[in-house]
Amino acid sequence: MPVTIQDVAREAGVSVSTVSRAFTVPDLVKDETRQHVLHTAERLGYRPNRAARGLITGKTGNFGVIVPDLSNPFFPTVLKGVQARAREADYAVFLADCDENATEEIALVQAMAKQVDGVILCSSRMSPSQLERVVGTTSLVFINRQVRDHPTVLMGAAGGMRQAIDHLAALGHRRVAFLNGPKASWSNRERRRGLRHSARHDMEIVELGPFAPRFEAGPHAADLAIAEGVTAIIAFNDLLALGVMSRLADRGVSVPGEMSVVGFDDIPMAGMATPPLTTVAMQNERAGRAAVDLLVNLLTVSGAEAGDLRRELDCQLIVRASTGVAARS
Amino acid sequence: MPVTIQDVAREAGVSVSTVSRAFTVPDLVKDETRQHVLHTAERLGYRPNRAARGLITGKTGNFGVIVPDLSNPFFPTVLKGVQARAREADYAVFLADCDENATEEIALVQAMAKQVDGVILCSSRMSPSQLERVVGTTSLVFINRQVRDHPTVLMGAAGGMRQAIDHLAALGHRRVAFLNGPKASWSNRERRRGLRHSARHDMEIVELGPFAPRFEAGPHAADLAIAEGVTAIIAFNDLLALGVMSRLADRGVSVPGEMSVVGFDDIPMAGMATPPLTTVAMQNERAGRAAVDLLVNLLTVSGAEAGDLRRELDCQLIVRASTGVAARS
DNA sequence: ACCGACTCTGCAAAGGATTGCAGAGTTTCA
DNA sequence: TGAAACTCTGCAATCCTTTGCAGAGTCGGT
Repeated sequence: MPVTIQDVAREAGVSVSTVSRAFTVPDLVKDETRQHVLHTAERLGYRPNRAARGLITGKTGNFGVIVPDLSNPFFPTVLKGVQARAREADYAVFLADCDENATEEIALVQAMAKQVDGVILCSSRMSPSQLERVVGTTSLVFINRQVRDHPTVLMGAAGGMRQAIDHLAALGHRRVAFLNGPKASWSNRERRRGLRHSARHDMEIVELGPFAPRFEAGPHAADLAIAEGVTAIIAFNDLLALGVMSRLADRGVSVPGEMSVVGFDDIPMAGMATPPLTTVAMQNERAGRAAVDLLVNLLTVSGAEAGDLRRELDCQLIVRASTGVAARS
Repeated sequence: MPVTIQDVAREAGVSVSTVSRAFTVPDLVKDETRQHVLHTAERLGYRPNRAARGLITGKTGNFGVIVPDLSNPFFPTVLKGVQARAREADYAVFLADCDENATEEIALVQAMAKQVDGVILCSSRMSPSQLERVVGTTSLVFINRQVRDHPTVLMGAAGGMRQAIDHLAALGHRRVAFLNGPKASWSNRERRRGLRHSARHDMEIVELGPFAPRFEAGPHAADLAIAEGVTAIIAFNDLLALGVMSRLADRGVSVPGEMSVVGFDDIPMAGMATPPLTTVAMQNERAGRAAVDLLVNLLTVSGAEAGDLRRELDCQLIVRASTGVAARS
């Protein structure tokens, strides 16, 4: 039932080679013929079978993207970027969710390997030794994870952290808590790095945690921060910050009156919280697009010239209502 | 470099047919031989090339799923269910986001058609006439959209609506606003249907809208509802409800003291709002899984027996802190 | 001892596309 | 006018699997 290249060839009165070339190497076929072929193909509704094409070219025209958890609002946005850019570059994308599970992640890469030209690993949970098991099975691009010799897009947080610190300092905060995320995560290291670089003599930083980067961890973190007597809290991410705010509300601590709160990520719900959360916005969608660019580049480049292996996106503090002038102690 | 069936055959000292059969029709090959083949394949790290297999079987082992907008928090959860169930059934899934654009949606289905066995359309934005253009190009399963002769999983809202109404009635509310979502949406019709079925003589319903099902539409809706003098609001979805609550807070209307608010969907941020939102929880992940089941069924069944074409999931009111006893008027 | 029924295996033909090679025309230039 | 150089097209091999068909053994039964 599906129309093949043969059908088009017969209908157009040419050989299959000509039809094939009309699509893939247009300048090899006479203008007139090409027009005719293309027109016939259009009329018949022909679309090349990518599997068959892949069989001979070795390229599938697909790639995969693996995320740790779709229900974490951070990932769908980068996925959206990946998806959009992939479509522009005429690739289709396989999606997989590894449920925060590194073993599953390996299995997914291996399962995908044969049907994709490459895969994008988003905040990979794999240990270095686990990574070695998948390196080489297919082309890999990482998001928010640095791996030797592999293209990476990083969402730098240092700039945003500095902005956050300066913002709080300007509001008169002198003692601020930072709530750590998962110790192993690249993102957390990156945020801490930003913290160190933004050190000021007029501000004391109290590090707490690590905490799970989730809403549920917020209350515990909030209690610790209150006990530390800080006037502002910078949370590893928005989810955690939201949990903190929820607890503060329960304990009758007004935000930003008595406590200012800053998050990271600018997930959609950050702007919808009460009060709307001041946060550092990442360029998730851009990151997704950049990852695709890196992958396409990796695939098309001769291999001799490596191209750029690393793209770093900066971020931006978005001041909303959860931060205000420091409370008098 | 990748290991093919030939390599395994040579290494195992058998023909390719035997290797193939060892995988696909195990009982046709002698136990001993099969073990040997399987073992050799394992040792060599052989994984069948699905493209080549698909070429001859006509099945790709993939399917697609198209969602209107990944940044709408409703969809990632159903995507998660799709993804998980697909993996269990040994299918890989292509993801596409049509950006709420029906034309794009058509193009995506057509582009996917050749490389999938079927596609799942999630809250399809296509008009009936547009739908006809894609019907037949591949097997289709719908989520939250009814299409003649096509398998569908519906997240019924009638039950949840009745629970919401009864809940509000029990709290003494006598005049309640319903904020309509998009008029064309199946979900909105479904919610209104629930509304009619739950009609009570002791409660008056004021219908407002339609409104865009987004946070930004909330303030406008809230103002209208206040003007109507209702004591409770049922919003088309959580996003809208959250926007309403935000406006109520700005206007100094206490929730639930002066106004109760109910949403639909139970998106993650519903529980994190202040106050946490009372809402009707849909079984998104289950819906995703069900859609895959329907599709697999559609693909494997002889065609003679249609199997069930329709799966309806019920929903559940989750009472949180945004609803309370009606204010004395 | 022979025949039919079984079990297992291999040969070879698909399946839909791409591509090296060669042939048929056409043009250029001496 | 003839040869060389181009331009365009078609033939046929190839990619990796699956599968219909047939052949080679084995076994049981008569």
